[in-house]
Amino acid sequence: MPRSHGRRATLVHPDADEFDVLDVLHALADPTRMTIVRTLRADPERACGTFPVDVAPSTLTHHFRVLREAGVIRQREDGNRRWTALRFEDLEDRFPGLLDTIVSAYGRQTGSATT
Amino acid sequence: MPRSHGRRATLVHPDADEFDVLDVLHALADPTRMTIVRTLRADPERACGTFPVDVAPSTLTHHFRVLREAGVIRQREDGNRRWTALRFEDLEDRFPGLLDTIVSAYGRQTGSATT
DNA sequence: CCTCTCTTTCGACAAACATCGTACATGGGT
DNA sequence: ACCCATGTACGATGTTTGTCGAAAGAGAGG
Repeated sequence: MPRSHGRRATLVHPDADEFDVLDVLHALADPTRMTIVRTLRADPERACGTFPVDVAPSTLTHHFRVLREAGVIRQREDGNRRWTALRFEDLEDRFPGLLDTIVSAYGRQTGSATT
Repeated sequence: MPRSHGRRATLVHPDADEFDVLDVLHALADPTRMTIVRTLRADPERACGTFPVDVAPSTLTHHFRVLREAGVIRQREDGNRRWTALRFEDLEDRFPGLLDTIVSAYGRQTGSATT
């Protein structure tokens, strides 16, 4: 059976000038994804499995895709692992102050110091 | 038939210290609701039917409820009309800079000057 | 080659969501 | 009293979403 697409599906990352702020807001309006982003705001890059979230691996993959397609994160392959990083510069370029304002609003709400 | 609840259902508005930033983001991650908010950012208060959106009246009521329950807008009765205003001070108090950063990001994206 | 770990894809499911049409309530005019 | 304008509530519908488990791919190491 012609399984045309190998598993390494060449991760799709939108260009910075294609970002849609509504997609970014939607991507961030979820506790699991917000945790991912906050974790990345502290660490520059992490392997997929090392995030302090409590969902099944396949669910995590789903959340990464939402974030990636909104332009919030970038993922790259390294052997068996997939590394995830914030696209902070790109976001800052297109929507200045947006990410930090949102992240620090969440930090204020939860009482944690993230800024 | 005991139709216990009169139509005037005493509009529910959360206190500012109950705002959830995830709810606010979700409320704003919709084009219709974003249009409502941007319109209110320019005008202090408007009647429900005067927003430049293209949805059915009942759909509009739904969007107002989402915004209201997230703490983004306040609504008050006046005779037959319902007036809608941004809860800008309350939002600013709880999540400094959040609303304007988001609204101006959207403005930047659509090319309109909203800041 | 075989196995173990990491991560993805697929299929399924229930819950939430945006949308609408219809019916109804309220209040202002005539 | 009647009608019209404004806006809501309800019920229905189709779509999106978050979640999972099972199966499988890819690389590392024995």
